[in-house]
Amino acid sequence: MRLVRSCPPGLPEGRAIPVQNAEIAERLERYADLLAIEGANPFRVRAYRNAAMTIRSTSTRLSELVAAGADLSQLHGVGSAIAAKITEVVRTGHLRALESLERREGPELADLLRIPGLGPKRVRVLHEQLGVRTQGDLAEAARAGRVSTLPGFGAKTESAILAAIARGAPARGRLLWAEAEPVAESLVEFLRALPGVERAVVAGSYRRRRETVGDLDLVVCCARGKSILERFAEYEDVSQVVSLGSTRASVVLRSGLEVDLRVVSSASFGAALHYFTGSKAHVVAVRRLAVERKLKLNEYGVFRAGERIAGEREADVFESVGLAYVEPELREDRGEIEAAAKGELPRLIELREIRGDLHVHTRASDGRGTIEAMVAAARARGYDYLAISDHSQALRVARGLDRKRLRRQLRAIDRVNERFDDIRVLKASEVDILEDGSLDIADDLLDELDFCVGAIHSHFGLSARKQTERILRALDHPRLQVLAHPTGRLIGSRENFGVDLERVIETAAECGCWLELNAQPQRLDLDDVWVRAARDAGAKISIASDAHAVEQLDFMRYGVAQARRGWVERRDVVNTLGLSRLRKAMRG
DNA sequence: GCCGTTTTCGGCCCGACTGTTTTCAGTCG
Repeated sequence: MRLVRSCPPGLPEGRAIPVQNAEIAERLERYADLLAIEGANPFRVRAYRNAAMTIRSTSTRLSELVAAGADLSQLHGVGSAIAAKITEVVRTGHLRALESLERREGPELADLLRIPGLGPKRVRVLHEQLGVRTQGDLAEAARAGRVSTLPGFGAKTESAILAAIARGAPARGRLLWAEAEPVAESLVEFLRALPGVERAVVAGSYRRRRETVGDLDLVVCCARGKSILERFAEYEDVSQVVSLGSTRASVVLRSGLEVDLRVVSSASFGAALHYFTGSKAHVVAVRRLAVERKLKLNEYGVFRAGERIAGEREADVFESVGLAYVEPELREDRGEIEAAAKGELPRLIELREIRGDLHVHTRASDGRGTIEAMVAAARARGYDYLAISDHSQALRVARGLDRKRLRRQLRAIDRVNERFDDIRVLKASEVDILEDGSLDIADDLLDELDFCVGAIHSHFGLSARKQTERILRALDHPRLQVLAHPTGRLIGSRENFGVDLERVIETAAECGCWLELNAQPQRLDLDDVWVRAARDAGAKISIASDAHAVEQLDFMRYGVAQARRGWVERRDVVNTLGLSRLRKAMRG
């Protein structure tokens, strides 16, 4: 699909940004929720959810497609009806169909679905029979004992509802992948030590390396399932056992994290791993392929006329439906199935292909290590080069280096370089991009650096147009080699500043400026969708740890994982190049 | 409501667990 160049003309300066794809997706999901509660055709409901999912993983801003008069029904799962609704939201900011449903049923009715155990059918009964419209209404009805009198409801359900509302229903948010990692590793270690356990693997979004993880899905290969599940339910960190059956169990840890465990036989391990790795959309799409081939695919295997033809290994499951093996990071139903069918999957970048790190700090600014310590850590990781890129003077809070201190640092780097012939320390700076788009270091001093990394650390609230102009002006500077953390987002706490990233990517690709994939676990900026857009546009990517301490050099692996989710190959990443080729790849 | 190298109409992934039932609906993943 053709990318559209800029913001729609005539956009008022005060409005930060046109309707975001996420907002459109949210409204469609909300509409689907209310339709489901109304008892609409479930496939119609699913159609809205599918469209919402597509929109969330589309990097092109729909508002621009609408402005350009593009045919939205080209998007998978979007037909004429949903295209019209998207257009309405973009043009008017409203979705009349949703608003009239909300007026009729109460705007908070869909929020009841967030209570565990309540789905659309039950919410409908609560609404119709008890007039419940909000969580407050529901709590009141439950306390009065009216809920348990309804058909299909009982005393247990009633008290579970009350408990959920008391807890503050929308459970805790998602954990950063890096936060989930130690929890997942201890669990796996615990399970592997149990008698009879042959294999224990974390599946789910954790295995797909999503930047955040909502819960953990574990698959264990073991002949004696029931006893393993019971031992699992007694794991020291478990605070609540949600369910415990003969093949699966679900618990909540003291941290609030939910963990699901599934036990399977070795003949089913691959199929189970595929199923529990997801994503749901990916699995559904693969199952559809199986149906087309008159096969049945479930978590136990692939079956033809009742006979299992695959299941022990994941690769065989893919092969049985005519697909090449799809790496977990790609399993989002974002084109990987089509690519696997045609044998056109990317050969994803791997951590061992990284030759150096182009963005780290020392204690000269806000880092904790010395140049020598950072270099030693980089050598220990087998890197060929390491760029020291402390902050520039404008960033006072980080003790940014002024002219004099930067010069002193450059001389210190020279001395380090004299000592080693197995690594090159590159002279760099994470230079502030000032409000007007100029750089915080004078040109003559920039000339003394090997390259510079530009970053936005101030004036996040500029309008989309001004923010975009600011960054484009910076990209225009021939000494700017990398744009650091291009959206400025912090996962879960700060939204990206409203910038026209498509235009930034396009410009970066044209002028030979690299885009950083910042590997700090709370940044991971660019995200998977944008990193793929960058790759598709031909922009080069620098995966950088932004380490502020020696051990943070290991953040690189989070960045590599995110890059893999963005279909990135070795050739897309500049710091897979050796030193001389890296230098040749630089601008001018 | 969407979709189509079998189809423009008739499909739309599949199974486990729980609670409320007494053979199953609803929810969840």
